[in-house]
Amino acid sequence: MARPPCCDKEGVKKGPWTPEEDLVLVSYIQDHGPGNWRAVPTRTGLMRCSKSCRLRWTNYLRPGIRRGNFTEQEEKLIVHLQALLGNRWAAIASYLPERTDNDVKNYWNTHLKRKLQAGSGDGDGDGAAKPPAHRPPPSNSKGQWERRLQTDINLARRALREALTPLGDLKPQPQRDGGGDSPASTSSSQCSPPPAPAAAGPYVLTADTVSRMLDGWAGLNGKRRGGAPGTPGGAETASTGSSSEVSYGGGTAVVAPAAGGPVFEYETKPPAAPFQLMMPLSAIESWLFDDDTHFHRPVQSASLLDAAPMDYYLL
DNA sequence: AAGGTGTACAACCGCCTGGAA
DNA sequence: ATTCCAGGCGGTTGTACACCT
Repeated sequence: MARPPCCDKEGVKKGPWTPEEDLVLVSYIQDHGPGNWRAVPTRTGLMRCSKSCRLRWTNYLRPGIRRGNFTEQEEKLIVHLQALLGNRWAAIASYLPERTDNDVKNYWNTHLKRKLQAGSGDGDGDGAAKPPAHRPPPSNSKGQWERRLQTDINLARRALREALTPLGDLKPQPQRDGGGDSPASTSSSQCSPPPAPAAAGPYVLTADTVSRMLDGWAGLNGKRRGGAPGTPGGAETASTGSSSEVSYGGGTAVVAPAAGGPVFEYETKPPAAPFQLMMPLSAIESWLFDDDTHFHRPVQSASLLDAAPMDYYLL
C-alpha cells in the first residue's frame, strides 16, 4: 500500500528554518530529549514535518557538530572510507562524529569527487571510487554479507588508523599485519559491529555546546540576546571552543560560550568525548590497536593513503 | 557595474529497516 | 506471522553567495 506522507502536506512549512523555529526546537529537545519526532510539531506548534525537525536537529542544531572547513585528515579519512564503504555516508560520518552524514555527503559531492576526478582523469562523471563489491547482492547469504561487512570494518579501521596516525603520535604502530594477519579472531569481534568510536552515539551531546547555543540565543524563555540572528559573525567555528556559529540564510550568529552546567536534563552521564583529532582518541585508539588482528585480507604494505582506490577492492 | 556561471550547503523526498503492536 | 509506524539513510533539489567575463 502507499505509505501516507509523514505529515500533512497542507500547512507544513518548508524551506530554511528561522532562528525562532530553531529556538523552539532546541527548547523542546532540551526538555524532552531528541526522539519521538512525530510529536514534536504538535507539541511545539512548529509548522514543520517531523522529519524536517529531526533533520534540522541532527544536521544542524545537534550539539557537537563542527562546521566549516574539513581538515586534511578528515578529507583523507572520507576519501578512504568512501573507497571502502561506498556512499554509506552515515557509516562514514560515524567515524567523524563532529560531522554529519549530510556534511560528509555534501563535502564529497562538492569537493572530493571533483578533486579525485581531477586527479585521476576519471571521466565517468562520478569520480567516486565505486564500491562494486561492497553492496550485498540480493542473493548474498547473510553469512557472506556479514563476512563482507567485517572486512569492511577491518579495512575501515586500517584506513582510519592511517589517516589519523600522522596527526599525532598515537602509539607505535604494532606490527601485527605484517602480511600475516591471521584470520584468527576473538570470538567477540567476529561478525559483530565495531565498538563505537568515541562519541559515536546517536548524537554527540556536550552540555557545553548546547549551553553555548542556548545561551547565545538568549535562553529558552524566548528572550533573544541582542541582535538578530544572521548577524555576520567572525570566522570562528565551534571547534575553537570559544564560540559556536549558527547561520541563517547566509548570516551567522556567533554564540558566546556559556558558563554552564549540563543543560539537558536527560544528560545523566558524562557526554562522550567530542571527537577532536587533537585529542588522545583513547577509545578509537584502543579499538584500532587492540583489535587489529582480524584483517582477513590486509592491503599489502602500501599505505592506504598512497594506494589507489582500486587497491581496496581485494575482496 | 551587470549579467552569467559555478560552488556550497541546507533542506526535501522517497525508500528502507527495525521494532512494537 | 503480519502490519504499522517512526526513524534513518542516500539521492536530489533549491537557493544564496562567490567568482568570472
